[in-house]
Amino acid sequence: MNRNDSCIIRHFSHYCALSDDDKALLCELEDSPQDVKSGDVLWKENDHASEFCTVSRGWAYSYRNLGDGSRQILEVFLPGDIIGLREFAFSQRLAGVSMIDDGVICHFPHRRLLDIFRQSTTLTAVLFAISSRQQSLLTERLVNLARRTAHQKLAHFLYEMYVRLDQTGAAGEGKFRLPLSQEQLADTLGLSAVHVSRTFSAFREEGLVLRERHKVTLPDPQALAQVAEFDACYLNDSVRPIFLENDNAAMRPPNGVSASAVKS
Amino acid sequence: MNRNDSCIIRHFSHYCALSDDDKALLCELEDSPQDVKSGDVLWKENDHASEFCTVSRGWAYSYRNLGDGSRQILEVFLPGDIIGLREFAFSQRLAGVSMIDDGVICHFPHRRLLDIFRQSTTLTAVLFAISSRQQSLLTERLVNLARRTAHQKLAHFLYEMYVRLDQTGAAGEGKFRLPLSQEQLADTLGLSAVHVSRTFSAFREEGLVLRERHKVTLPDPQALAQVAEFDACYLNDSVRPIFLENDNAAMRPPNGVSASAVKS
DNA sequence: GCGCTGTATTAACTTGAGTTATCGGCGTTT
DNA sequence: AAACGCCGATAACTCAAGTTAATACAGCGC
Repeated sequence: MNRNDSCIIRHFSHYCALSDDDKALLCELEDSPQDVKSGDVLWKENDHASEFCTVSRGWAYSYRNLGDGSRQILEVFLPGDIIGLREFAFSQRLAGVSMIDDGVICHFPHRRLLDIFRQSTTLTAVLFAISSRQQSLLTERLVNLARRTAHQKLAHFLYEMYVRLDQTGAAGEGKFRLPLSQEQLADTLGLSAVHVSRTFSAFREEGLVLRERHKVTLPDPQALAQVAEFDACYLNDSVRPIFLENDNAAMRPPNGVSASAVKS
Repeated sequence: MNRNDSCIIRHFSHYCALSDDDKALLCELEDSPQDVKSGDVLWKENDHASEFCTVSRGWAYSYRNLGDGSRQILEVFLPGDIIGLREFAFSQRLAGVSMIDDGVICHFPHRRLLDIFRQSTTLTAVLFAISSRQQSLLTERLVNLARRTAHQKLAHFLYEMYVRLDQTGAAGEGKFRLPLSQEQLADTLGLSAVHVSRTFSAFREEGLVLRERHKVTLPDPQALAQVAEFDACYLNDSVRPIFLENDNAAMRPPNGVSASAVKS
């Protein structure tokens, strides 16, 4: 994997500057890329867990199947994301993972994380930061699922995807590609597919969201953020420089990509 | 803080054996204990974040206030838990934290975590494991909130608390103390307080749960687990020995406390 | 062209949980 | 012991979202 088009290095670099040694360590996480097709299952719940994956291309999601046949999608992974961090403490998978899209996935064993812990405090801190950021995405989704209406849930999800894609340059001008079906959206938002359709229809009439096939257009992203009571704090993902051993300028303001926030 | 009654050391020891150096490092996290009263706010959303807390005694919870005046409780912390891990990557608090109970709290700065990263791979791995375990609790709550009925939500929460308390010896024979009000339960489960009351009444009639004041009795814990479709995988919290540098017996089965699982 | 399958739309009906309101019990204060 | 406030129980009513079902439409293989 070429150091300059490694998604992982790009992703880690959002958090802080990396030394060449650090980059070399990270590169090893993108050995053995594997082509995968839309719908492919990377692993199922309760499978033995001994490796992580990085997404090089394509989208993936993690999910839980429930007793009554329904399904809950937990996370949506984009290129550069690490899958399976949550299972570090477990020997079994707690959630299945499946591809939304065709893509490229790289595997690396849990052990490799220990090597990183031993060899680079900087990367350890960044990994910890990435893990806490994933957790904050989860927390935000939890609040969303527990306390908001269907309109707000969908608005929030769409705006969150818009911001995340915008941070990686994959969205612009209120337009982006969203390869999820309405059923997958429903499973993400804890709604029925029928109600997702109804909600899209309502948004279309209000001129808030236009969706055709897998293209979404937000004529007025800020208006959508208002509906969702969106507060982008949880997406601001720079590690404060004070944490990094080779950085003496304590409390220098972060210079990473910052999401445009709408405070409610 | 005496090494033998440190909650933190007890908590970390669940994951793996610790060297004396490791214990000394951990002890420093329980400097400066502070007495706190029920209802005390440790911090609010958007406060500046630069320290973690450990709970020595008492219960605490993290919460988010929403635009419409409602509130979502995210996590319930018990003695031995670390509060604020999620905010490692952020300079602001993403959630408020407040005491349920009178208790004792110890503060330590974010920096201290970096010291640990530098000085002990074992503790780094355990911290990572603790963080992933917290995340798995959150995930489970998310599934619960998104996809289950009020009966299942409450049953699941009660049974989860029962297992967690049992692991620390604070529950036995299907009885435990639950210092949360019905309103706090409602805010945890994304329900109204009225409906929590209704659900308790139903459980009482079915003989599933008896609650008076802050004492809960589960006449038949397994029956409750059935109702909740409870799968205790996510609570089994031993770090597999393969991860620990000073452990050569790879794949030795974990010997930690294990929750009695009910597979659906 | 045809039929197949998966995906989306819309309508009619049902239901689980929210809302509002009233009332009783218990603990605390004065 | 009277007064207050908090918490919990129950009932009546409302409403958001689920369910079922009918229909449409696109992509795909043949």
